[in-house]
Amino acid sequence: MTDTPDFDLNDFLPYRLNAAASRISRAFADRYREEFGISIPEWRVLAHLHQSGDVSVRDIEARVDMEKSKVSRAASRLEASGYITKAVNTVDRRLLVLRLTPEGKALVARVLPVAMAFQAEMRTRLGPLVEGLEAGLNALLDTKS
Amino acid sequence: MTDTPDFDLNDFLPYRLNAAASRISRAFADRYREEFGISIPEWRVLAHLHQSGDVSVRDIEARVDMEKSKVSRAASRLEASGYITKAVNTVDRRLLVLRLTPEGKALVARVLPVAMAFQAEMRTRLGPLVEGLEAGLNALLDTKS
DNA sequence: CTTGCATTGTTGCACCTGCAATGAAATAAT
DNA sequence: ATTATTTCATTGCAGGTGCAACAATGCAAG
Repeated sequence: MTDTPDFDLNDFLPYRLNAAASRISRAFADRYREEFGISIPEWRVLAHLHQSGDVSVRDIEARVDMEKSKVSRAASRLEASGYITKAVNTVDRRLLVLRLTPEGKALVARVLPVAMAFQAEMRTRLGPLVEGLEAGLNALLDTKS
Repeated sequence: MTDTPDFDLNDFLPYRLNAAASRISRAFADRYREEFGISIPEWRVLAHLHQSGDVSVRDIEARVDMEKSKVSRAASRLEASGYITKAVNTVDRRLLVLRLTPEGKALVARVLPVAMAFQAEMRTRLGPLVEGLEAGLNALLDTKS
C-alpha cells in the first residue's frame, strides 16, 4: 500500500524552519539596506563590536556564526564606508583589531532602535508563543554547536 | 547613563532564528549532496513533484517558497540529471509540465527515508519543545505570507 | 483582426558565498 | 638557530542567488 509514503513539504520541520528564517531575514535585510545601506553580515559585525569593543576577525567568527571570509569581507566593506578601522594587533601581529569609528558608533546608535523595534514586531506577532519558539531555538543552537 | 544600550546579538530573535535555520540547513544539505548529489532547491522541487504530480514552475514557486528563477534552474539541473522531464503544456503553451521520471521516483524513494530520519533526529533533540517551536513557526509563516 | 496588456519561464548581470590555497606571523621541536 | 607546525586573515575561484530584462504566449478591449 505504502508505495508512495505521504510527505508534505509544508509539514517538514527543516523546511519550515528555513522558510520562516528566510522571510524574517529578508524583511530585516531590506530595512537595513534601505535605511542604513548595510547588509546583515555587516550589521552582525557592528553589533558585535558594539557589544565587545575591539576584537579580531577570529573573535567575530567564533561568536557570530559567520565564516571568517564572510567576516573579513564584511569588515572590509565597513572599513571602506568609514564605520570601522582595521589595525594590526601589536602584541600578536597576525591578529587584527577591529574598532568602531565615531561614525560607526553613530550608525549603531541609529540601527539599534530599528533592530529592537523589529524584534518587538516579531514578539507581537508571536504573542505568548514566543516562549516556546525561544526554547526550541535554544535546544537547536545548544546541541548543534 | 544609557549611552550604549545593552544589546547582545545572541539574545536577538531574528539572529537566533537565522542561526538555527542555517545550521540545520547546512547539515541537511551536506547529507543530500553527499548521498544523492542534489541541493536543497532540487530536493524541494522533487518533494513537490512527489506530492502533487505534474506541475508548472509557477506552481512550485507559489508553494515551495522559492523564486521562479531558482525553481527554473533547479528544474534544469534535475532535467540534466535525468530525474524530471520538462514538457510544454498543450492547453497553455506558456506553462511547463514538470514530471518525475522513473529515475526521479526512485531517487525520491531513497531520499524520503533520509529526510524523515533527519526530522526525527531534530524532534529527538527537541523533545517536548518541538510543539512550541512548531507553534511559533506557524505564527511566523501564517502572518508573514 | 489587431493592438495593448498580463503571465510564464529563461537568462544576463552583478553580487554574495563557501572552500581551498596562500602569505604572514607566531609557536614548537630538534 | 633553524625548521616544521599552527594560527590568522585575505583572496581566487567556482557556483548559487535575486532582480530586472526579455521572448513567447495568452487574453482582453476596441
